[in-house]
Amino acid sequence: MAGTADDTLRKIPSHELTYGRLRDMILFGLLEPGQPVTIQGLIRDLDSGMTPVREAIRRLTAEGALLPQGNRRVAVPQMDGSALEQVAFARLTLEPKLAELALRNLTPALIDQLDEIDSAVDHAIRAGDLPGYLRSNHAFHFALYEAADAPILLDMARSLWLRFGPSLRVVMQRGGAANLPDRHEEALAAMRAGDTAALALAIQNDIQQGIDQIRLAQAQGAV
Amino acid sequence: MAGTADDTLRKIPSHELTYGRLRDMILFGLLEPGQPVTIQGLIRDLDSGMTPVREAIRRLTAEGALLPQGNRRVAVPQMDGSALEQVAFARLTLEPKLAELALRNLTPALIDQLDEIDSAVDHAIRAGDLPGYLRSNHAFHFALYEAADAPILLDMARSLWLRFGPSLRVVMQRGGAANLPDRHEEALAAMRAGDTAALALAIQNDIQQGIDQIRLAQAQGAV
DNA sequence: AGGCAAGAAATTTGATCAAATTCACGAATG
DNA sequence: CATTCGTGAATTTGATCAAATTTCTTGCCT
Repeated sequence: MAGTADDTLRKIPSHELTYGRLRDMILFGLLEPGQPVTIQGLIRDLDSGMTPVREAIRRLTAEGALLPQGNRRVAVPQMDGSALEQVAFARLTLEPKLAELALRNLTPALIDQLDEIDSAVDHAIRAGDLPGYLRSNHAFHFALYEAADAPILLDMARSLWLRFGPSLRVVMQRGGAANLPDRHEEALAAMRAGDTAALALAIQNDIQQGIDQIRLAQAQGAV
Repeated sequence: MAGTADDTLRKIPSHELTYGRLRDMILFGLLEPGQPVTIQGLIRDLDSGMTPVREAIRRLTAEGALLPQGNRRVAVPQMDGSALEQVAFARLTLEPKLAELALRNLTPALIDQLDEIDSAVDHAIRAGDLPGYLRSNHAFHFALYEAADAPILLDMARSLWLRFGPSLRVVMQRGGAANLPDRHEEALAAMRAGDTAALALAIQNDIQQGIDQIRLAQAQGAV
């Protein structure tokens, strides 16, 4: 048995799979805010059992991705102005810090990999492929943040993106693939130059641009 | 129907109770870092069923209070130097902000209430009552933070205190109730004066003092 | 007589428990 | 030293109970 590459080949337990699927649905704006999330419904939709679904819901509730209604149900939270402010503050503090920490550990190979992901982002923007953009944009940020080797801050960032996810729906509905945030070129240049301050600024701008998009959409009708 | 005071009288579900009990055990340093937390053990210790225990564990894992080992077990995480740095950075950013936000909503009655809690803190310190100190100190901070009306930042602060909890054990073992962090007088004065900057600074100092305690204990033997 | 509202039955959904299955670890054995 | 087997815990399923929402009925008022 010279090949137990256990890291990836180990059988993933059902509750992990279920969690991952539900998380991605929230993360990429597939669930409407306010829409109730029922256990029975998820058992059908995700083709899973009761216990795995319950645990996925509990985890995501603890992460702020779901909000308990008074009556033992949960729903995707609505993002109001106050919530957006809080998320903005936390993201603008945490993520530039993660980028700074990551810079110390970046290898040329990793930078090339990030460059590749950014190409996918560009391609998705030009093609008007919103879901593709969301996925590759997420991949870019977290490939960078994971290099920071700071699991606690990383968890916090993940939680914030989960809270942010449902809001992306408004952007998607407004269609325009134009002026989607993409300061990744600046970020990549800063990485290659080893310029900490420039990298933090690029990430900060990228985040700010995304926040502004949501704020704009919020100010107009689409809650 | 003049009597359904439902807000407080509603029966609390078992999984909530179980979660609360386990959370407090971690929060106040009753569980040793590295110590495995088993489902069966908690069913016995907390006198609960399997489902509630599972859900409590999942929630606390999502909050960073428990760490999954590779083998479908969880344990109270060890706090190394890197983890302490991350928690320190996040706490020093978030909690002064929460205090600032709270200041706008503080009523004289609430300040008096905080003053009362602080008396309990002082009393516990003078009496060398560590568990009492931990509980009232926690109560002081979160009574303040809750006034901020910022549930997202509040959740993040809660999670950070949970990650911090196990480290308190080292402080407790070193016995000295002296130089425990208590900059609450400064904070209360700032609240009464409505001085935002002074309040943020007082909270920041209070946190820094606590972090330094742990860092000191870490530098010496007691992991 | 028609419409509205309060209340009761029925259905849907969540919470909890108990049993069966799968998996990881350690001891015993070759 | 490698392999097998046993033990105990975690995972998962199914069943049962309790709560809440919906629907339907019934009685009252206009």
